[in-house]
Parts: sequence; C-alpha cells; structure tokens
Amino acid sequence: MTPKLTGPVRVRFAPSPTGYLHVGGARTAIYNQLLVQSLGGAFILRIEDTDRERSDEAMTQQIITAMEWLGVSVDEGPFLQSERLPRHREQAEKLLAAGLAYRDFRTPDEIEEVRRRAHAEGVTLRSLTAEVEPSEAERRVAAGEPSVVRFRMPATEIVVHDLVRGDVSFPPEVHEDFVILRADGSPTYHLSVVCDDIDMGVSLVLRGEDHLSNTPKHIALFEALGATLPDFGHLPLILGADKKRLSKRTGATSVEEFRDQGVLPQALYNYLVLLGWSPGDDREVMARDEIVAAFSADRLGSSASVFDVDKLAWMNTQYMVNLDVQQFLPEVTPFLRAVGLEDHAGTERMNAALELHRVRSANLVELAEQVGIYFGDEVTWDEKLSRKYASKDDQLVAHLEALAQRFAASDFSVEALDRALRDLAEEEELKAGVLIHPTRMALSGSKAGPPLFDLVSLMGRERTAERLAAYGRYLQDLPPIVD
RNA sequence: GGCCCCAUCGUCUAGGGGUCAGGACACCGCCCUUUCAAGGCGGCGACACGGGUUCGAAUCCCGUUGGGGCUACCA
Repeated sequence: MTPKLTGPVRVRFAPSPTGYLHVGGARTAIYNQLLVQSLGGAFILRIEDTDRERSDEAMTQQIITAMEWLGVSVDEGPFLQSERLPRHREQAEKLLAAGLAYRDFRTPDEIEEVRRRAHAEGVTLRSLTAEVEPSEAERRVAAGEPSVVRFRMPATEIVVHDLVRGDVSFPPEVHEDFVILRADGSPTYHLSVVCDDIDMGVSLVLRGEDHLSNTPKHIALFEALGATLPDFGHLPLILGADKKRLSKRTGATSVEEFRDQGVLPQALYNYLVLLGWSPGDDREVMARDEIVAAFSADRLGSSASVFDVDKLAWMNTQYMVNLDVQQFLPEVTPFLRAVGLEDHAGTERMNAALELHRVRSANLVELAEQVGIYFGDEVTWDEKLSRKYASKDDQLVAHLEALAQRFAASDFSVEALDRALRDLAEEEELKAGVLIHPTRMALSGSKAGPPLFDLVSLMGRERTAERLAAYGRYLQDLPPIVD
C-alpha cells in the first residue's frame, strides 16, 4: 500500500555539488519544503560531495545561494557528506563484522569480464558473485591484497511503497551485491545516503525518479543497519523540448541561468511547482501561501513533463505586472546596472518607467533595455519607417516643430499633452496618428511602446524638445531615394 | 540485452467506469486601442495502438509501440 503521509516529516534535499542548481533539483527541493510547510517537520540540506574530484566549496555555496534566491530556505544544514565519511566506514565495518557484507578481491578487469558475460547471457550479476571465506579474506587483507566490500543483497522480493507511484516491486534475481567500500576504503554513494538518512532521522525520502531503481538497495541497507524505513517518493524527471532529459543543449537548465535571463524568483517557483503538481482546480498563478495551503503529496504527478520556456515567460510577465514595483526592484537592479542605469534605480522616474514598461516585457533583461530610452542620450531612428511617416504628411517637419512648441507651452501632464497634439491635428486637418507615430519614433526610436502621452510626460520637457528637434533635422536630411 | 517507471490537445494539466473530455501556455480571429503589450471574447486542437472486463471504458486488466530511468570501486 502507498503510505499515507502524516506530519510532521523530516525530509531532505541532497544535491551533489555540480556548480549550479538544476531546475529538476530545485523542484525537488521546493516539493520537499512544501511538505514541511504543510505538514510540519524539518527540511534538511545535505551536500553529497563524496566524489571529491567534483566537489568544491564554491559549488556548494552556489547551490545555497540559488535556493535562497528561489525562496527555498532550509531548516537544518547544509551538512557535508564528505565530513561524515568516517561514520560511513564505521557502519560498513559493522556490516562486514555481522556477515551482512563481504570482501571481494576480484580486480576491476575481472568484474568487467563477469559483467560482460552476464550481459551477453541476459543474466543478472548476483548469481555470479564470488565470495571467499572470512578467514581467508582476513589473511588476504593482512597480506595487503586490495579488495572492496560488497553488501549482500537479500534474495527476496523487495517492494517500494512509493508515494507517487504506488507499489513497485523488484524480483530477487535483480538484486546485485553492490560495493559499499571502495578499495581505498572510501564509502560509496548508496552507503553514505542511507547512513546519513538514518542519522539525520529522515522520515521521507522524496527525490528524482532516477533513484527509483536504487531504492531496493537502500531499503536493504536500512534493514541491515537496523533502522526503520522512511517513506519514499520518486518524482518524474523534467524533459527538454526534445523530450529528452533536460540538458544544456536544449537551453537553460539551471536556476542561475533563468535568474540571469531576467526571470523573477516568484515566477520560476510558481512555474516549477506546476510542473508535476496541480491544485486540482484551475488556479495557476498562485501566491506562495496559497500554494502551501493547497499542496499535498497525493496530487503529485507521475509522468515526466517537458519544460516549456514560453509558459515560463508568460508566468514571469504575470509576476512582473502584478507585483509592486518596489517588490521586484532588488531583482531589476542588477539588470539596470548591466545597461548602465544603476544610478537611477529606486528613483521616482525609474519607478514610473518600470511601471510603464513591465507589462510589455517578458523578462527583466527586456525591461531594463526598454527603460533606457528615458535616461540615455542615444536614440536611433528607423529610416524606412521615417520615410513612411513623412509620406503621410508633407508638412511633417513643420508640424513636429509646432507640436514641440505646444508641448513646451503645456504643463506636461498626460492630459495636456494629449490635448495639445489633438488640437494641432484638428487645426491642421490631420489624423492624430499622423503626428503620434513620428513623435513616438522621435522620442523612443521605436514604433511600439507605451501610450504616447505617458511616454512624452515621462520623457520630460528637455529631452522631448531635444529629440523632436533632432528628429526634424534628421527627416530633413534624409537622402533622396535613388532607384 | 535485463530490470523498473511513464503514456489525455504541440506543451503543462483536470478528469480514476456514464463529462458536449475542462483549464492554462503557444497559435489564429475579433473586441479594446495612437502603436506594442496587457486584458476580454471566440476558434483550432488530445484520451498512442490492439485486445479483453463491463449494459457502458480516457478511466480497470493484458499485450504492443513509444519515451525515460537504472544496470559503476559516479552521485
């Protein structure tokens, strides 16, 4: 039977330090924390850094930073698995002494040969394992002969009562005696995980599906070490657009990359939560506390999902539009800095600009770029469009000049600017658009953007006058078209 | 190869024996509108296939196909 989850729970997130936080891992962390938030308990962070060559303090720090950015805080840890190696070795010795593990003196080459043969025959390795008498083993160890310690898997069916998949059973023949201590005496992953989960009192192991096949090993170890079994749950993997495991070839894979692409943490969090879980109704954009309140493990999906960057972008816009500008100011600031606008961050003018443009951007990179028009000195105009505007009104330059004067005479409120332009258009018997479009081009260098009078008002007297005048000169100097 | 998992619109999903198979992203159209967005309204679009079980299967069972995972002295 699938276990029924009751709180409090002790859960953990146990990434290996690879240098970034993978979105799949991030989602696992989110679900784990959500469980604690709805059931009570503790969320533990443990860095699986036993593979020393791949480990590095900075990588660990990066994972923590990324989690903090995402808003996933930890109750206990980070614990470094590498610091617990002596404890793991000790447990291995215990298993060895109890006869639950044994020494294997075969060389890697020999093992490979055995494996090759087993593979060819479609047979599992377990029937091919070779044990030696304990006394002989001792003698050979004393003689300095290298060996590994293998855990003896029970010859019984092992069933994983999986929280998201129901019962998954593994027949006796597939259990292979696996190495728990390498020839150099270092513990392997399976041993370390189980030892740590026991010592840390983990009551539920919620992790990626890639560990499902390893779970029988872990269950056997828990039992051999005399520990009560935690509950298990295995989350489906996240796929790329090519339906393959999400990888760098198909796009961004890490939390840090999305952050750098200008995705708000709230948006990424919300998007990730929905990738494999749903509240059961039609809600999608959900506040944090709403998610916590709605979350339950039995609504976790069991099939892999494709990461959809378009939907993420949509989600991001939702958050950019609905959050107070103040709330995401800390997030935009680095992007403003990147385009040299750092000094304006937090000013009233900048806030107004962000307010005006956030609904028009899919991410903070775009937003920072757009907002530059109010602060920089450079505008570049599109020649083809400019010609088109000029062709609609042969007096355009004069009209823009008149418009500039009327703007200057107004109080620069949105209403006054609006009236100024429309009055002029009416007097000159022009459609408003004939003036509006070139004015937009003059000021922003773009044919699209926020409502014109908001744009002009925010642009300010000085800049408006300058750009209108400069654009007039530009129009006048446009080289004639030669066919 | 062996073992295990998975399978509803292109994508994320709801639905777990009787539904016009619902919602969201994307796409298309219309409305709003000075433009671009946002928003509103509408459209396109799915139960992988084959067998059972049943009065009745998207839903339960088996098989096939497809995808994924594991199969290390990596984690």
